Parts: sequence; structure tokens; C-alpha cells
Amino acid sequence: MASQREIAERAGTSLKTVSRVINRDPLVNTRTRERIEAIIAQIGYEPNQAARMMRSQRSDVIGFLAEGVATTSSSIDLIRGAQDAAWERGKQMMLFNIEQGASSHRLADSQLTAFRAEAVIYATRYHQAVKLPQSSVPRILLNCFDAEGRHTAVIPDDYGLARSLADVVFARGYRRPVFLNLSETIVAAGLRASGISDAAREHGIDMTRRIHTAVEEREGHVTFVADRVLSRLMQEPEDTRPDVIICGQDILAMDVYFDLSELGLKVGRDIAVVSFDNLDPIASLLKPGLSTMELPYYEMGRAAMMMAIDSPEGPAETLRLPGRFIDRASLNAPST
Amino acid sequence: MASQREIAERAGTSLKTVSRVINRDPLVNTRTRERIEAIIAQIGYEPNQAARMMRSQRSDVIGFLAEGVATTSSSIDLIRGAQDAAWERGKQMMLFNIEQGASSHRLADSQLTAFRAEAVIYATRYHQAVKLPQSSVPRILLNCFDAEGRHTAVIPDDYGLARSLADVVFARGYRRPVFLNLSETIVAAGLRASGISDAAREHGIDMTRRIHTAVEEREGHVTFVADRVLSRLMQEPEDTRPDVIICGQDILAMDVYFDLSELGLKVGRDIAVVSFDNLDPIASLLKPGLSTMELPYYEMGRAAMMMAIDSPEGPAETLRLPGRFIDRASLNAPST
DNA sequence: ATGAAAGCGCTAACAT
DNA sequence: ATGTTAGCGCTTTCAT
Repeated sequence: MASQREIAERAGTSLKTVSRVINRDPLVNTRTRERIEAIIAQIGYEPNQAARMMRSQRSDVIGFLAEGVATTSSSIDLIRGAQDAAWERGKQMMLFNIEQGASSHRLADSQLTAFRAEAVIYATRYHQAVKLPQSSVPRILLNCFDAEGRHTAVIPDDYGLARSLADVVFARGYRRPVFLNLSETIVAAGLRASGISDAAREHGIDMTRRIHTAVEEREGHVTFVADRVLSRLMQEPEDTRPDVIICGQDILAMDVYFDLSELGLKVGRDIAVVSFDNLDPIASLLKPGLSTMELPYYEMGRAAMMMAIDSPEGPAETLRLPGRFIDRASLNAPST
Repeated sequence: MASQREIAERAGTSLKTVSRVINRDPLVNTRTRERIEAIIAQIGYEPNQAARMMRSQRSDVIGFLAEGVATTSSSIDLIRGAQDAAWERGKQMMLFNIEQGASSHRLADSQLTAFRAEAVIYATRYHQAVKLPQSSVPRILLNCFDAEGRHTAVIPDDYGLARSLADVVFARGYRRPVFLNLSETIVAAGLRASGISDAAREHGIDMTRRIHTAVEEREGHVTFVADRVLSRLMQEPEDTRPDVIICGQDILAMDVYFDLSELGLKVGRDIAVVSFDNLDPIASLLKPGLSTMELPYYEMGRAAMMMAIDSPEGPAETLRLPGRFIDRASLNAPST
């Protein structure tokens, strides 16, 4: 690949003038600029990023450490949002899939240090608290937070998400909700339980005994046990039997569709289902389509990247982003 | 961050000796090496990749252009496979999500040129033929191929996959298969239809009129129409009615589960279903679990990266990788 | 508006 | 086994 020197020779100018044209410095004669730009286009020159980094002492590289994120389809939007934002700002995002605490984490860290990354975004699959080893590179946490609050974090407003989801449910006239929650070890689980409980209270409904954990973990392997919970609940007399099932995530909701079908119940007619995620393409392909509270992953990714670029060393703050309710047929008005 | 010069000063050696230690050159006195290594560990030195690139004229960067890949959960394994392989070989993979023919493609290309990437892997969501603009960087195609055969390509052996899937189906005793295929514009669709037809013929079964397109595209939006096809087929008399439905992909299979349920049929009891993908977590969460032919995405990603590293400029060849059958309850032996 | 010189941090090539 | 020198391609600094 040609260098600026070669262009300068061809154009009969100095190196510096070429550099000015490339860096859009306005202090260049228009005719000179045009001549140089023509040569650049002709020989297909691209500036050498390594040389630029070295001399300017700015890498324009932002690292993105994805703890299992890229294996989970919904959280890919975290990556897309971050990359789009990086691009808009002329930054280069370097993505690494890592496993928590594993050697892949250290390897990624040293690669990023080698590239003199200006900041690193650390993203997790689930909203959780993390404890990270010290690092010389400023870090933004995405979908997770530092228990000691020392890092800027971008997380979903799980409490608010749950509250507004519950508000929709009650506004439609449902009065006997059940919340099938994720494992209590997950931060979002507690926040959502609170959000739903508070919204319910305002409608005179007590969520105590209406919240069940529908997930079991054994040996690190996760299984849904919604079938057990539901077969018990749906046997209750009609006036106490649930009229709507709120699920902690879309794949749990999918499981619930099948469980209800086993019990001879049809979603959208006999019972309503809502959830959290808007997982593509499951939520839209379930029949009937699943009404669900979309998590703001794309916006979270964008926000984290903006923080990483604009104030990597800024004071630690926590951004909680709101969701968006996606209305599909699984939450028709109740028949009873 | 400290430089090699600083280390050299502290160790009382020349710059070059430090460089030798860092690059594992054996021609260094053990005691000198240890002294220098101690200093490196103490000050947490990491070599400057930009300087290294510049001097050595080797970037160790391999680009990965993902055409919509990272939005589709199964094809993420393409990325994981490639990244793992890159890492093992001490290469840095730079990932870009792009849209085909869009400005994002050009932007990614120029970024990769700026980093002097040694090769670029171009990956697509679906197995397809592509026509790419000229590029100065050697390119490996992943999950797609150049119609003129000018590039090395790594693709799934869709014909073979379909044949072995069909062999399992017939070995289990099914005799009245239907293949609900993807859009005929997809390369895999034709290959699979051939594979299944050839396998069927060996069992004395004629697949003509047993293959249906279950997908409709209008205005770029894809919908499944398996419900229409199935409601017609399942009305046939018992001796010609399908006993197994082969689906072109797992999400279509999911759609089929719901359609069959509407028709009062239970998968695994009244009718069998098999598919292609092994899409996580859908395939395992369907009830009963979906028997499916897993696509070798992880291995394909690895293979493409190995080609990119070892013979980026090598003669164009096409690697067709085999799949693996995942056996779950949706393909129990037929009841009739 | 343009240019000359220096040097970022590293390694290739060539001593010693 | 170790050191010296040069220079990769660019931008910063300082002149003109």
C-alpha cells in the first residue's frame, strides 16, 4: 500500500500537505487539495492506522468484552448498539467473547492493552453484580454493575419495566396474576418482583403467594419447572385460578405455552401470557404472538459506548434505561 | 505505559536485548532474561501493537465481516469458531456487523485496510452465492461462495446433511415424509431437496409432490405458511397422510408444532417432526424436544479462520463440512 | 498556505 | 550473547 510520501512525490508537494488533506485540515489551497484527493482516489490509498496511532498517541480503539453475550441472541443488541455508536464517532470497537474469570478474560485484556484501547466496555448476559480485577484501562459496565459503585454502569430499569408491564396487565382488566420469576440469584428477578408487587398494590392486589420461581439450577444446568407450578395453580377453583401469567423471560413463556397446551388451555383465549425480552424470533412466532416488555439492549449498548468515548474517566454513575411494551395477541382482554 | 527503552535503562541492557526477551528469542543469557522479565512483570509492561505492526509490516489482524450474522443466534457459532481459532494462532480478529452492499460494508473494508488486515472472512447468515466487489485483501467466504469460484469458501454440506437426516428417518420406519422447505431462492433449499429425494429413492419412496415451500416472501418480509400446507395434508386418508414432517429450519419446526397442535395432533405421538439447525435454546425447549440436524457452524468458523491464516492467497477451494444429528423425542418410531 | 525536522516504539539488518 | 543503527508511516512542532 502506498504511503503519504509517495502521494506527496506525485503531487509535487510536501508530506505535510498530504497529511493536512487527509486529516481535513482547512488550511490548504483548494487546487492543491483537489490534486491530492485525485491521486488518493486513483491509487486507493488508506492511511496506516498503526502509524497514526503511534504518532498521535491515540488509538481510537474501544474494547468490548462480552461475557457470553454473543451466545445469547437477545443480548446481541448490546453489541450492535455499541458498534453503531462507535462507528458514528469514528472509533474502532474491538470485540472479545470471554468467559467470566477465565483465561480468555486476561488474554482479551492484554490484547486491548497492546492496542492501547482508550476504554473498555464489559458486558454480561444477565443483569448482575460483578467484581472485576483491577485494570489500567477505564471501564464501563454494561448490563452489570460494580457492587462498590466504582464504575459507570448502564443497566435496564428492571423495576420500572416490571411496573409498567404490570400496569398494562391491570389496565386490561386482569386481576389474578401470577409471576413466574427467574432464579432469585438474578438481580433482575428481585427488582421485577418489587415492581410488579408495587403496581399490584395500587390496584388493591396482593402479590404475596402469587410469585413463584420457575427455574431450577442444579450443577450449573438450568431447567424450567413451570409445568409443576402451573399444573397445581390451574387446578384451583375458577375464582382464584390465575387469569394471566407473567413470565420472567420469553423462553420461559414459550415453555409455559407448551405447559398450558398440555393442560388443555389455549393462550389468548383461556388465559393470557406476558413476558420480558422480545426475543427474536421467538416472541413473534409463538401462537398467538407474545406480548412482552422489550429490554432496551440496543440503547444500552449505544449509551455505554457514548460514555466510553466521552467520559471514560468520568465520575461513576448508573444509567437505568426504560423498556418498551410490545403488544401482541397473548394479552387480549380477559374472557371472564 | 512504559516502553522497551525504559525497561532497558532499568535493566542496564540495550533496547534490543529487551526486544529479544519479549519476542522469546532464545539467544539471551538466562540471568539477563530473568532480570528483564522481572522488570516487565513489575511495571506491567505490554508491547505496543501499533509500533510492532509498523516495524514488522505484519498486522496479525484478520477481519471478519458478518452480513447480519450476529443478529441470528445460530450463526453466532461461526464467529465463535473463528475467534477461537484466531486466538490459538496469536491473531487478532476484528469483527464487523454489516449489511450486504451497504455503506457499512465499505466502511468496514476501509477500517480493515487501515489496520492492514492480512485477510478477511466474509460470512453470511444463509448459505448463498454472493458477488463481492474487488478487494486488495485476500478473502475467504464463509457460509457463502463466489459464483465464479474465485475464492476459497467454507460451507455446510447441505446435500449430505439432508441425506443423512433422511436416512435416519427411513431407518426408524417412517414411509410418508413431507419436506417443508425454505424459499427456493436459498441455495440450501435445493441441495436439501436433492439429498432427501435421493435418500428416499433408495428406500423406494418418490418425493415428487412431497416437497412444499413453507415460506412466503413479500416485500422482503418472510412469513411461514406451513399452517395452510399442513391443514390440507393432514386431512388426507390415513394411509397417505404424512407420518413425519421434515422442516427446513428449527424456527419453522416450532411454527409447525403450533400448527399441529391447532389440528389436534401431538408431536412425538401422532406425528414426527425433524429439522435442520439445532438452534439454541429452541430445539431443546420445544416439547417434545426437536430432533434436528445440527449445522457445523462452529467448525466452519474455525476452518475459515485457519484458511485465512495459513493460505489466504492459496488456490480457491471449497470446503463442505458435515453435520451432526441431534436425537430428541420428536422422532420416536412411528405409531402406525 | 506550505514545509522541514523530529520522533512515536518497535524490530530488521548488520555488527561485535 | 549483546549492541548499534536505521527506519516503518505518520503527526506534532515549529518555521517560513
